[in-house]
Amino acid sequence: MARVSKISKPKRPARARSRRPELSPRKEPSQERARQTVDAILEAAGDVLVREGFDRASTNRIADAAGVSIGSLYQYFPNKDAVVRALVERHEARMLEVMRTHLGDLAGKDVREVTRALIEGLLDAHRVKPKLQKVLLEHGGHEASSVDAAVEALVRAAVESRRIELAVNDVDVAAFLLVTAVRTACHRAVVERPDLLERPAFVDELCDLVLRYIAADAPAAPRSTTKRG
Amino acid sequence: MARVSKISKPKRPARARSRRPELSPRKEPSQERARQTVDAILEAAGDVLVREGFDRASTNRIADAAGVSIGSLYQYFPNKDAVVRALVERHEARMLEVMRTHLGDLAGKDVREVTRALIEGLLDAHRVKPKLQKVLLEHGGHEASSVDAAVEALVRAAVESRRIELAVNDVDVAAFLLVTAVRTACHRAVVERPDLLERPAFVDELCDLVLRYIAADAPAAPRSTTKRG
DNA sequence: TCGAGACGCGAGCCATCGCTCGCATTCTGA
DNA sequence: TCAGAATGCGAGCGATGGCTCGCGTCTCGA
Repeated sequence: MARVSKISKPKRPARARSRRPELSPRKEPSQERARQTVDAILEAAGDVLVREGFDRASTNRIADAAGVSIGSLYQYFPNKDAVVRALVERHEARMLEVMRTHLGDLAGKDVREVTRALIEGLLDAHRVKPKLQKVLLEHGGHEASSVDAAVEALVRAAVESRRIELAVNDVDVAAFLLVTAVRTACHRAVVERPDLLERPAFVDELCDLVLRYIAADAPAAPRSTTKRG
Repeated sequence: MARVSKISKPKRPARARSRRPELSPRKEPSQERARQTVDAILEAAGDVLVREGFDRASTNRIADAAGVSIGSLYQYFPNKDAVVRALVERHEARMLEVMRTHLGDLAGKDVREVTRALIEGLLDAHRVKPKLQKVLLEHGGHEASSVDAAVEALVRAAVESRRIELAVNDVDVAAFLLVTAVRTACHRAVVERPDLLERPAFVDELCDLVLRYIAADAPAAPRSTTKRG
């Protein structure tokens, strides 16, 4: 057989890849046609991941769903991992965009207002392709996402800068707990309990949870519906 | 270099193999020898999962690590999934055992005590083979575990039975938030921040988060280390 | 003692997976 | 107009995975 020795390095998942800068990004699409191809691939990747699940989402199936040949896929992505990574980045960019438009300027605002804005922003962001997000979270969500990082930084800064007026002892742990609690609550609500999203009480309670913790003596946040004094 | 012709493989669609309509639970080990085999398989499965990661944990590798033939593995487990499932069950049984011995009798106890006992029990339970748990969580944590169910029931009952004396408005939402927050904090701590598990402040803050929420006006819980008045 | 069933073995079937490579088609600029 | 670059194609390679099956070994009750 003519085609001998081929550099077969494929099956080397390489547990942890610390190489962040450019994993051989293959070709960059320069024509409009190519840009559409790349887009179709990413779109299809999302669909396949949701429809078939992570394990059954092979590159062949993705290319197929995109109406594109497998060869074309590998012209723009060096390997399967790169496809998923690109998809994650795109999804997170969209979420961050939602949050950004939701938050506006937080400087100088009251703790309660900031808290509520953050929570509502997060909730809104989680409404972007929730099913896709679920799959992505379950299969790689262990690595901190850019959204997490952004939110955690925001919360940390907020908690730290107001430390004296707040009732928090361990800023580190507090930030961890808050981000974990709120982020997961949003996520679980979106994917498992969509009914909660319709209840104004949900946001209220979430705000209470946070505010009572970081400002134990502070009055409750403004509520959506008046209920309690 | 044309590598044409070639007896192209029929590439049979191979719709289905000899389908096994029922999920045959396979053999039950009856002799001591067999019980040891099953045990070795599960033990090895855990090791391989931790050492090689979920994707590289093939049945062949597991059988190999167990010092057992692949045929023997399939004598007791109908498929790979069953092995993982059995491993999960075994692990959860151990976690529940830890929690049970940790909790003792909660009846009539103070909210603070109950909260702290629950949280410490949960944390202790998460210390059982944390690396294995990390892998299991990342690849199937989406399904409710028996531990989750047990805890959720406990919390719901606790919140509901003390409703009047607590500051909670919406029991439903409150239970959801509490379980989500605490459970995920434990999970994430195990997966991403094992250092937190050793810090007493972690338990303290977690207790504060819960207690300030459900008993907003109540004094802080007893702390591990005295810090604040 | 002995035979039947429980147990253990491992080569190997077949499916699928990630990915390559030679070639066809389309676009672009001089 | 037309050459060369960019893009698209898809059969098929080598690797690996789940799992079967035929047969040898061990155990135990009668």
